[in-house]
Amino acid sequence: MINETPRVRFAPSPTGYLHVGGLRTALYNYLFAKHNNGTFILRIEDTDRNRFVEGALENLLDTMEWVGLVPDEGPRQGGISGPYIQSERLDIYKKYADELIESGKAYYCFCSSERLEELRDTQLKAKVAQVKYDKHCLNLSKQEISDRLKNGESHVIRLNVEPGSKVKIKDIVRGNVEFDRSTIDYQVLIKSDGYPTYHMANVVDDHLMKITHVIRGEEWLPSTPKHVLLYEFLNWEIPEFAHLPLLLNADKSKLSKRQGDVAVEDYREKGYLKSSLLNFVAMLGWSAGDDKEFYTLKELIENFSLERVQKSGAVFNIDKLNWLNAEHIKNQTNEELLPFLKKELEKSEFRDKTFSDEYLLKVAGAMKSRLNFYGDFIERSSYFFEEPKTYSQDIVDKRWKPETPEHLNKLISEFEKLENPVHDQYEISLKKVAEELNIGGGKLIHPVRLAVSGIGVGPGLYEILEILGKEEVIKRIKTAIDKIKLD
RNA sequence: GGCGCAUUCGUCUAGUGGUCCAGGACGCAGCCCUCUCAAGGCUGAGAUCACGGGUUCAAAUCCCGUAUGCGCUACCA
Repeated sequence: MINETPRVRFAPSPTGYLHVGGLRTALYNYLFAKHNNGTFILRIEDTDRNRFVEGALENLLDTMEWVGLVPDEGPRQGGISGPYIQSERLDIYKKYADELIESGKAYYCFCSSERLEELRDTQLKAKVAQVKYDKHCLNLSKQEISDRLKNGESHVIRLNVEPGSKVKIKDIVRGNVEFDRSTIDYQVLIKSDGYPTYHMANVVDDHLMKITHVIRGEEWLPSTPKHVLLYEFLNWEIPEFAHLPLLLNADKSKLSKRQGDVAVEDYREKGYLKSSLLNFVAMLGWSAGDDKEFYTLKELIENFSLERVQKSGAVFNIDKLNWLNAEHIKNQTNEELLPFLKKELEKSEFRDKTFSDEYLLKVAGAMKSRLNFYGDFIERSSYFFEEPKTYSQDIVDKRWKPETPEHLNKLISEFEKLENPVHDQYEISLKKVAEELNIGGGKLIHPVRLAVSGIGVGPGLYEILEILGKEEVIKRIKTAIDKIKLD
């Protein structure tokens, strides 16, 4: 076991989108596998036909690939222990269920859902310590069972839990956890439609796929004793368990759709980077023990260990994600930024205009430290793509004085003398004009910014001028003089 | 109700018996830089380490209780 390279799996059910909690689980599995030179497997748990969602599987697979958590074995890449979709493995579960029945560790149950409901109600009313199935069908004779089976009566297969010693679980993040056998319900293993329940399918598959470490959300901890019993009954080696703390809403309940975006597709759509999403989600429940917070995937792989995952749940704090996303954007080179900015342009009203890479690279550099998401980009820098259509009234009121047009005309004639000016030349010219007029630089800078961008915020003025170019700058100043009229 | 897990600034966390009257980050406030907005730098407010008992010369750190929160309790996963 010690020298065995680990095999781990992320086993989502395809509900239509990838939940960020699922992303975190997938990431930890991935990091653990890659850190230890192991294998990361993706298995689809689609055994609930009532929750079948058209297209959900493809979407899930696409999203996993987008974030970069590409499995070594899975529905798309195949592998030595496929198929990796549970609905394609029905006969396998049936085989082991039969085996359990054979050995008396499971039994057929013909109880109707009505009877089950009634049973629950009476137990609830009687305030019994614990509500669970009454083993009614355990006492059926062999003859009766085969008769009813032959008649095609609807039935399930249940786990037969008998009194005995406590079920002990060794969990890498939580230590030892014990459960009394009497508290374990007689879980349905195979449903009446022939599909297995999660409990049956996950144990059978984890064994057959040679999973060494089961890394999953804490919500599975209470049902782990059922799984351990199944391993025992089937005489299989029990894998290691690591139950991850939950991701929480601001009110500390389990992270849910009701309280904000929960699908990684949503974040992708908003222009979050996969690198910051991964970085953020990794830090919810794990830390290397130092103060480092900015990680690349590669660094996460290098440093990750299950022993350092936190025990308690973590609130999904969007403010911190936003900060981290801005950090990741700033950390990108202009060249890395370029394709994303092009994509934003493509989505914008400027999609029909063309701009050179050289130009866009400069815009990227200027805007980099002013973005929270790629989605902010166009909105905050539209003046690089078209001349201002309007001028912010607040800024006009504050910065545009009766004498401003005259000053700007003087500036224009100074700018006109320049040849291929860059940053510094604009500055020198402007300072010179200000001096001649005996005014502060701000008296020119702010109106020019307004004239050229229509707004009062953005990169340094000279940087904007350099990017826009002399002709455009002069044209825009003239237009502004023409259009901005004071009452 | 039963079973289980958890509990350090608002939030994410560091801390594994003395260096912690608890460190970092986000957010918040202020200052600096400055042509604006960001970024960056600095400073500050913010945690009697859930509470109560032990153990120990010494506890956020070990033990036991209590409280609170959360999860599970389906022929859902």
